[in-house]
Amino acid sequence: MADEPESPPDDATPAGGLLEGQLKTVIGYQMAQATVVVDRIYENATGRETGLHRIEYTLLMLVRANPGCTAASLARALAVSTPNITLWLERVTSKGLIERTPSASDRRANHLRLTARGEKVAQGATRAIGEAEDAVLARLSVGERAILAELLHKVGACRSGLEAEER
Amino acid sequence: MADEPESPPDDATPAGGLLEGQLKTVIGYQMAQATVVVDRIYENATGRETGLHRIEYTLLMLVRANPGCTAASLARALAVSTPNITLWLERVTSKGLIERTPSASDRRANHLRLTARGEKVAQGATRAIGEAEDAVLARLSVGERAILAELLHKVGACRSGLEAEER
DNA sequence: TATTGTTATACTCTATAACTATA
DNA sequence: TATAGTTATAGAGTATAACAATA
Repeated sequence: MADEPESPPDDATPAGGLLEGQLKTVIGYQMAQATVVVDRIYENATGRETGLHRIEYTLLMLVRANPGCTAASLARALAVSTPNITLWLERVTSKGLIERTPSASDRRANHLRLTARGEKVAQGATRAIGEAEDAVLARLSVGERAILAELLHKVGACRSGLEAEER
Repeated sequence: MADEPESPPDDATPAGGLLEGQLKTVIGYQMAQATVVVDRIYENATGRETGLHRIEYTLLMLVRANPGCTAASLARALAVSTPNITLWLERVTSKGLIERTPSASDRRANHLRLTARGEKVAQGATRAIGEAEDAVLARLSVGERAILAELLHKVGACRSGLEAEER
């Protein structure tokens, strides 16, 4: 086997041209690079077509899995400020995808639910995203993608430890 | 073993309180949640102390691994616009961490290199980040973290396919 | 014609502060 | 006192457009 000067080194930067060096093992850096790809997958798969921001899609899906949840719980889940959630919810409700109903037990709070249209949009987007991830992330086997999701989930779960530390 | 009603379900949102539902297997969502943790690790480990933005740190490390590289190559590597790179390079050069020297062969371009101080800062930050990732991501074994970095690298490498598709 | 790099500009997202209403 | 939600406001980061110099 002669060496192949044309094939990029395995610590090359995604766009090629540069080497990653020590960054190869820095999770934060690899995450940022992977995010570039994954964000584009979202945009190509459904974002551009539906005009739905990544965050709006996530809101739909979280409300779908947690019917009756409140704005405050979504802000905590996504680690964003409450004025920010107010803004995003305003957008998805004005699009007729989520509806707010006043809570009977707590008159400050609103319960959130998908509308029929929101349900349809959420389903369609999820299918499109899944297909696009399948297609673009073809370098990863189905098993590898499952492991990746699992490991990322574990990383996300480390948030509790961090928040304890910061308190 | 009786069931434990207090332990959160395994598809709970990182902050608890909500369920992820179908998002459990959406790589893009899991990535965003993991990013929350990893960004905070960076801030706590070195960002706050050094006043160095995540991107500035990345620039230092890429220039370190690729002495003499140009602004344009960094913009491509990070998938950001050239005016944006100009801004970030202005910051790190004004801090005395990176120096620009005019190219002899191409009078439009500048070659970038770490200063002695930049080298020291890059080293210190990398060590601190590594230790913090070790500490906070303790739910993942050393092996799991290595696999995670590897899989994220593979995802990043899928960018070439995407860019071909968009062309 | 294409590329390197910069300046000018505007937009999007985000947070903090301040507030109302309710618990 | 603390929490749910909103409005007002400002800051940070990003991109596009337009340009100059060079290839």
